[in-house]
Amino acid sequence: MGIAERREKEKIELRALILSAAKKLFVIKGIEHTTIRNIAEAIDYSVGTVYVYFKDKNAIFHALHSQGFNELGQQLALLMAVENPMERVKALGRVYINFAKANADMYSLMFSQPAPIDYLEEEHADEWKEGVLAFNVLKGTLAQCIEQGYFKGHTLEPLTYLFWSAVHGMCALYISERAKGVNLTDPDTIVERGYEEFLKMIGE
Amino acid sequence: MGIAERREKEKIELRALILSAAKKLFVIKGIEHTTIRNIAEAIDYSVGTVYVYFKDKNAIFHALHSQGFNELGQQLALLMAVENPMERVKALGRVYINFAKANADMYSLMFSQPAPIDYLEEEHADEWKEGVLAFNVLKGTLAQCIEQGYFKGHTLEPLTYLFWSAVHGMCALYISERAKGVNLTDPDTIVERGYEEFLKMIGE
DNA sequence: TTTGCCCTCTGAACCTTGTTCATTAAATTT
DNA sequence: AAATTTAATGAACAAGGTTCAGAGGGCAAA
Repeated sequence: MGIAERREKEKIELRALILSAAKKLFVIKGIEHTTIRNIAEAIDYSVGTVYVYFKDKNAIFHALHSQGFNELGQQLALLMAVENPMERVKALGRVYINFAKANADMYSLMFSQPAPIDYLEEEHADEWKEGVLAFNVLKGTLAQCIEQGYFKGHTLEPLTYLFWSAVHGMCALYISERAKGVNLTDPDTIVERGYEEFLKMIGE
Repeated sequence: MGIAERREKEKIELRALILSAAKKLFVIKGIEHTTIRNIAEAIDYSVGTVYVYFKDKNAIFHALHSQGFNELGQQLALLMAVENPMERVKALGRVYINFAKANADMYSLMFSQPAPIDYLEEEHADEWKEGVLAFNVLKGTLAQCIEQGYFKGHTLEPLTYLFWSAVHGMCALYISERAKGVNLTDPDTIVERGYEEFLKMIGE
């Protein structure tokens, strides 16, 4: 059955084409200002076709969202090879920051863009699983650090939350460009420099 | 000239009425899902009237945005009464967190909602001044801490950025409900507990 | 009191955008 | 060749943002 397979492949390709066009437009114009017609035009298909492949605009956002988490998750997973847990946490932060800066658009899609109403409800739990996974990787690593005698007097869960929040906060402010308004000496490297301060605090 | 004054007062009041209705709706339904018609109905005026008082939907967002920063700014300003700079930074964080949690809607309006396109441009510099002010208050306080011998080996600017980011990050994740998905023991107090961890790190 | 001006408020109408669905057209199967 | 299945189309609808010509009411001058 080669024909059915070819058709299947074509469908997958068109779906991917729609996603990549949507992503590009979301980045340039923002999600709100990207219309389905924009996307359709960009790939020379009709509006209706987009709806053949995605239930609605939400579903497109949704797909990109998952895609982003998978990418980040993969990058973080690589770090499990680092033996020393303390080195690993430090690296986790760096990788996270690099990802956020290199995929600013994707990052704000993942964390800053308010999730469209309906999708927070139903299967939300399922969708967010990649995020939970990342959180647990961090938590596990910090637990190992504590076992090894680091972070004396700290409590695991809130510590994990703090760690994630600090890194996320720096990335979010950087990406939203709020950082620029504040007149920093070198806005472009502020995240890295901020992170160094954090490591300094942690540093035994 | 009592008549002109009364008219002026009425205008100011109607403007405020529109704003309060808009805020209420933004909170309940989200900005995107609040329509000008919703706002008009809520205050028993016609759609057109809203446009008499505000150029467009953006302008409403804009006005609320400024309002939020003023409120937060005022609360933070009160803390300048605290003599000890180390106590003051700690308090700044607490007040900030309280504000964010008590005005979750407003807070996400201020920081998470992507600023509508056009307004990032032109007079943006002017608008963000309240934010800059808050940042500088924190920076000044931290500078005093350093003078008094705290934060040895740290650099002022990135330290300030880190501090703000950590607190902001925790608030943002909390408000966006991402925190809930992660299955924390007690999601409601996670921000406070995370902040305690941060203070522990800072604490000499 | 009457006249005319000035404001505020009105809501029908227009445009854009998300979404649907009956129809077309092409490919595959019989 | 005919029938069937499937993908793609785009006109049409609903809903929301925005505009604007005009209604209506108060106020001052006549």
